[in-house]
Amino acid sequence: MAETLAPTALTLKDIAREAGVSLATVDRVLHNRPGVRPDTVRRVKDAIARNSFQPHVAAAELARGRARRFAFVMPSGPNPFMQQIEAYLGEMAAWLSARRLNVEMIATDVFEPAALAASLEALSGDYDGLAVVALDHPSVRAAINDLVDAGTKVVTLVSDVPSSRRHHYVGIDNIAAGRTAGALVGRLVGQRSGKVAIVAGSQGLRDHAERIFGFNQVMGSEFPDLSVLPVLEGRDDDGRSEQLLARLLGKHPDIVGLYNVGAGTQGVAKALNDKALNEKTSGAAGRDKQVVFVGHDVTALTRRLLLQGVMDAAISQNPGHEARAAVRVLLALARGEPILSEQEKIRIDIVMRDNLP
Amino acid sequence: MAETLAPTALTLKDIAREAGVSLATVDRVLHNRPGVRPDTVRRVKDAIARNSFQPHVAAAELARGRARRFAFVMPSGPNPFMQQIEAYLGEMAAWLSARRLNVEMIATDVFEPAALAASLEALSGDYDGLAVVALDHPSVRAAINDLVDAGTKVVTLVSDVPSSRRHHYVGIDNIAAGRTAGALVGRLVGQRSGKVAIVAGSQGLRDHAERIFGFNQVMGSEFPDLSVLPVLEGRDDDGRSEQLLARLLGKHPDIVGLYNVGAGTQGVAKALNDKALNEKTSGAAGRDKQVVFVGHDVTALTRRLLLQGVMDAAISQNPGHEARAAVRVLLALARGEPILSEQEKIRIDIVMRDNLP
DNA sequence: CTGTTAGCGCTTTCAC
DNA sequence: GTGAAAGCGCTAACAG
Repeated sequence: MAETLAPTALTLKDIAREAGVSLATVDRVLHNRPGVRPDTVRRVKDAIARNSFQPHVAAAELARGRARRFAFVMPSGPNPFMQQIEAYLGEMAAWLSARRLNVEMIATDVFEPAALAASLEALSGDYDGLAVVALDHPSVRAAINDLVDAGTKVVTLVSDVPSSRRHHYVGIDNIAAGRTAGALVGRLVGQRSGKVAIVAGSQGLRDHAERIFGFNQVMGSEFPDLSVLPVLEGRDDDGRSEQLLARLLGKHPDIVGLYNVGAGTQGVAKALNDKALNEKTSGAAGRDKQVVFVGHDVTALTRRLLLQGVMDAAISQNPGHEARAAVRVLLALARGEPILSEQEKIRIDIVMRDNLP
Repeated sequence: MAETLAPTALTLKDIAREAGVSLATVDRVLHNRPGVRPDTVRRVKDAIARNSFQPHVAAAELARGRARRFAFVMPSGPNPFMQQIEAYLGEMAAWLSARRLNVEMIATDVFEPAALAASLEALSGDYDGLAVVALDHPSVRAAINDLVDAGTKVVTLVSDVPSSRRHHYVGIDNIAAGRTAGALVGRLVGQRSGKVAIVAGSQGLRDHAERIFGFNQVMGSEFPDLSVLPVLEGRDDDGRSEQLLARLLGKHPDIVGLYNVGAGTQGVAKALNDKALNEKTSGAAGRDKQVVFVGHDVTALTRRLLLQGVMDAAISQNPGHEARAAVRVLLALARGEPILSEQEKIRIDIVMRDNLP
């Protein structure tokens, strides 16, 4: 048995001959450019369909001459996520270069809707495609729509603006991520009953809010023996997270689970590990091994905590995959190629000690 | 801030001029073809390095004219894995076609070393690249080495032949996968103590053996309250797996965990679910919800079992990713491009109800 | 050993 | 509306 999955070896010229027109006309039809009589369009389209003709991307790419320009619009500040994305784009440098693709990083105040919208508007016309870590706000939505109308391909990255007409979203379903975290905490706590703490950056952040929502959904419906304490807002800050959590642990000796929704992991781990505190309250030498601790993302720190057994699981959204998917999707959009949705979908990874990447 | 990650716009001609040679000579150096004086080689290489020149893949692809031929050599028989790979390749049809890539499926008796080796030898010269679900056996190893020597690019798929000179392995680390399964069973069982059953296809299969090894490693070192029962060999057959497991469940009322290493999932679930049996032994209405059940791969069946709560987790190696990675790696090898190892690495996915893909 | 040259299959002017 | 023709940056003969 030997089944061929991709034949085709026709060229534009073949289609032109079959349709009784010139190369240029086929090209016009292929790209929906104006200036072709409707019935000529049909004749050409028929010929294309009849032969299931696929233009040769390499030839198209070579012929257009100019390089494509993409940009990643990301949060400013010493953001580890941004650094990771940048590092992964760096790894692709040769790949990008061999395809004459230019990718830039643009830092913006992503948390200020007006500023973000202004930055985006200012970019109009400068790039073939933009990957934006967006904020779901009317002015941002409008800016995205303007870019799309101007012909720029736009994908939202990590944080979506579903109400906009962005071409694609590269990121995870945060409600499902929260549900996954909830199921893990509940299942890993096991038979024990007690309280569960949540530390988030802010409930005003859409992704954090969605994760908490999903988490509570699962807790409420499936783990009646666990009661969820009010969310601590650590603002993704180590010091503040530690302080808030330490106080909470002191007040509730029966905390058996902990969900850290955002960053501030260092502080959270410190609070859990604080011997002095723990000796007073539970008599044990540290609660880090007793409390089921689930967080997000695989960083140098969470990797270490997983290996030490302090963290039990990390929900991860593979930043390398996100960076590459954003580039591939922008490229496919720019070329008019179909997107391999299976490939570009970002999965919710459960990372435990033994499957650390 | 706006940092460019991929400049370059030079061409072969620029390098030729800078090195004081012709296009053809640069091309020869670029592809390590013979017939160039050593110091000319150095001059050209210097010019290339100095400008960090990257040849334009599209131009190269277009110029070579002929399409590339790849083949997937896979187990014969109504194998669901093979069907999935084939389906995913089908989804890529347009992508392949637009790049003038031909991909064929070749079915072989993968379990018969001599047959597999003969099939491989017979393919020599017919393809630019081969993705092989291999068997780690001396004759297969020799066949792979012969292919490599003849210039064919070879990647092993799912099952590796590490002793061969294959260019790449696309698949997971099965020991780590087994460890992950062990950690999950142990953690999900929780405080309870009792016995753990293992159902495998055969301990003679390298991947099954490795998974069991990893599983036992974790069990032995980290879950002293759980004792692992001797492996049942279900030969990936539903009936046989059901029968063996049912008998075991009858004999040991204190089984709290189950690891299904290979296929035969239907039978395993049936045995767990068998009311009659369970009433006799444990008095409950079915043990499917009491026994922690971890298996491999996301199929229609395991998906259903996860949703029903019968299975607790599936270890998965994303077949879509494997199919695409194999194609991309073969293509990169054929083109002489670097491989994006991060991208092509197959992760050990933990799939639970809430992060089902 | 090295250089010249004719394409590969498209896109893009520029004519008609 | 439509067509002719000049490349895009390589590869692969074929000359020398």
